[in-house]
Amino acid sequence: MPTPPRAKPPASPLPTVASTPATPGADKGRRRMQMTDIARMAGVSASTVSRALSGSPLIPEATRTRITELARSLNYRVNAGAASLRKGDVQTIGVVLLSDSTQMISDPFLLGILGSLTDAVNEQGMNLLLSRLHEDSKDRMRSMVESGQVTGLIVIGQLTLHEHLNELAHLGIPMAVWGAALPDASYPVVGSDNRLGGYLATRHLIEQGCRRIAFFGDTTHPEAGQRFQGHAQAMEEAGIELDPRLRQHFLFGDARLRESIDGWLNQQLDFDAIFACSDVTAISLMGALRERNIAVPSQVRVVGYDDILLASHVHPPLTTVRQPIAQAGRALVDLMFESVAGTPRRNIVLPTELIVRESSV
Amino acid sequence: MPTPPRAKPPASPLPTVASTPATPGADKGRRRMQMTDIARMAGVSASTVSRALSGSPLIPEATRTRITELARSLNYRVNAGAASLRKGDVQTIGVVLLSDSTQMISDPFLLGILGSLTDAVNEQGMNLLLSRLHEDSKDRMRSMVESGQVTGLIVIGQLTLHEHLNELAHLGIPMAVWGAALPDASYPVVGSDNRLGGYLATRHLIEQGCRRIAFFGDTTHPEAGQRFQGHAQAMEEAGIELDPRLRQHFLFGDARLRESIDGWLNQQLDFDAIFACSDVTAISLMGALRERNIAVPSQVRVVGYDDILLASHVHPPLTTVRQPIAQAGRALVDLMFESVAGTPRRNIVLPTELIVRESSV
DNA sequence: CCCCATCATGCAATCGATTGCATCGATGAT
DNA sequence: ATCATCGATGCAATCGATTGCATGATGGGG
Repeated sequence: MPTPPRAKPPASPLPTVASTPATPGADKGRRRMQMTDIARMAGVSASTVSRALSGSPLIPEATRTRITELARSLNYRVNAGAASLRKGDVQTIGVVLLSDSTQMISDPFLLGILGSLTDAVNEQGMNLLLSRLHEDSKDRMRSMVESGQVTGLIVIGQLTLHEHLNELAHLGIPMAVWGAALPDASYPVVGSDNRLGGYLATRHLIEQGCRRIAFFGDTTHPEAGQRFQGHAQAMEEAGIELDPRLRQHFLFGDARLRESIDGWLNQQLDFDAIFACSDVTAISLMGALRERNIAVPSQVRVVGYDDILLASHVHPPLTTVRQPIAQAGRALVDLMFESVAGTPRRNIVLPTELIVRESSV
Repeated sequence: MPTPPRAKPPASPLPTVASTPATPGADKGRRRMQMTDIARMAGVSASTVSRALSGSPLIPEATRTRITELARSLNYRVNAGAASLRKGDVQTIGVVLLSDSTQMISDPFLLGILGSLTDAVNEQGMNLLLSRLHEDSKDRMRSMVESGQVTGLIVIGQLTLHEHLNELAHLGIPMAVWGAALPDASYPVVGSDNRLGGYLATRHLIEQGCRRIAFFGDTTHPEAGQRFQGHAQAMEEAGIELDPRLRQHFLFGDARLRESIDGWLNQQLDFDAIFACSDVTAISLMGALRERNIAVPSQVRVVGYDDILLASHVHPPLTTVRQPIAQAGRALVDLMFESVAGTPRRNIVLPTELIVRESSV
């Protein structure tokens, strides 16, 4: 016997244990039921069981229900791995959370997208394989697909990986990315209209009479970059000069976020409004302002981005640019499937709107 | 030929395409490399390739590196599914997010645990299969394991599923659960010391001179239930009677959270402090209080639970009971493996401390 | 009453890798 | 020079399911 015998029981048909729904704890070491067992007990071949369970029209109704019942009563489930090996397709989508450092992911918005994705993927009857990678892990992403673990990838956190993602796309790795659509992207992108979002936020602040509007966001990230463009456009339309000192980089979800904010505030620059590229930053900022007895919105108006749950709950409620999280998951999954199918690449721009609350009026 | 021929190329050895790292886009339809291909090109058998790639001592160093190099240069990866089918073990852990309704998960704390889990699982070189289920899906959890998709389960959001989880444990499903350790639990649990947390929070408020302390939390959930016990104990020790009107249920992450809070506040009850079972509730509450011009902490002191990132950033910074998210993932994974190994069941209680900030002093 | 179409089911190859045992050649001891 | 030994590698079975084709049974038409 070439392979280690795995305690295969003698071919005695019809194990005495017919169905033990009420005997918990007693079946620890029992060998896992497999298709041939069901076949034997039903008096048919494995082929028939396979066909019956997968609803093939070759099997008459009566037989099918008999087998299905039997399988259920024995709590049999087809081995997913074996099936997908033979069928040559995987029912799993890889989701990659990209993060700057080894630091934990903490932005509720990104995690919210993940939640939305989970629902969308499950809805398709597929599974979601989650992993968190760092900037340099193009190879890991590639091998997830090429080792047949997943059908394709959904990437959250475009960051500065644009080039790597392009390479992967050229290799024919099916994927979809949450982020900003860059002009030379070869991969499909889902995101809000960042430029519009930045524009709306800034124009709104200008309409409130603000002139010295600070921009908080890391413009090396495509999303923040486009938001800045919108910001700059609104400023230009209003004939306001951009002051580089009012443009500050804070990383999304940086644990030392508050420190950086305090550092900036300590410069005592002259400003009457702030547009922050994430609600977490904005909320944190409002905390810092209150500590210094700077009133929001009367002295400084604040606008955030994302519209996370807490944005409407803090005081004053935060004006923000809403990104419709709930739609994000579905959109990403759709594009991923199109990418698998080889449909021409397209992007999805989610509706982007300014939610005006008290922090800015 | 019994099975649909899958465009297998003629057995011509050494395909001309040796290594095309710089030829993106040109290889769309190429058949996926497999072990026998590598074997043929290396002039050895598949057995040798398999052994070389898995680092078996049977293969001499020289051969191993030769084969490894070749495989890498061709970007070959072993098919994970086939390998785990043959080896009979899966490198995947199932993570289940349980949620009350079909509503999206939004509590940053729970999502944070998920992040922590992702890291812990990846650290072990395993994969994480994520799915979101509703209360009734005991069966789905069972079949994830029994269909061989995952080695075991990690469950986030114990909710009111205690009985179901017990059944699964009795069936021998390896798992670990984030939540509260109930006396008759047959499954391993990781969580903070909820009773202690509730006690510390309440005692602290009493020490600040509060007498009429409201408790916000759904005590049908084991975690909140134990926190309430701690709360009650502290009250009793101080000789303060519990007022049932000061005990209010709000669901974690309920989208209508703010509404419920407003409804409660509208009752104009007499209270001088609030202990909320989640930071999101606490922060939301502080927003509502400020809107009514009730000052925190001078008129009402507030303590939360979780210590999410924003807790320290809002104003006033929130006093809260810290649950060490970063340790949670590792602990859950550890217990899951013990559950697989059949080690006697144990729980892990994470260090639980009160972080005093300005909202309560 | 016979033949052939139709339906139900089984056989055996196959997915891509892993691994116990067999084999073959080289080396060292006698 | 001979044989035992050891190291390197290959053969073929196996993991658990799927599926093209073959086969056997059934029934209707001529």
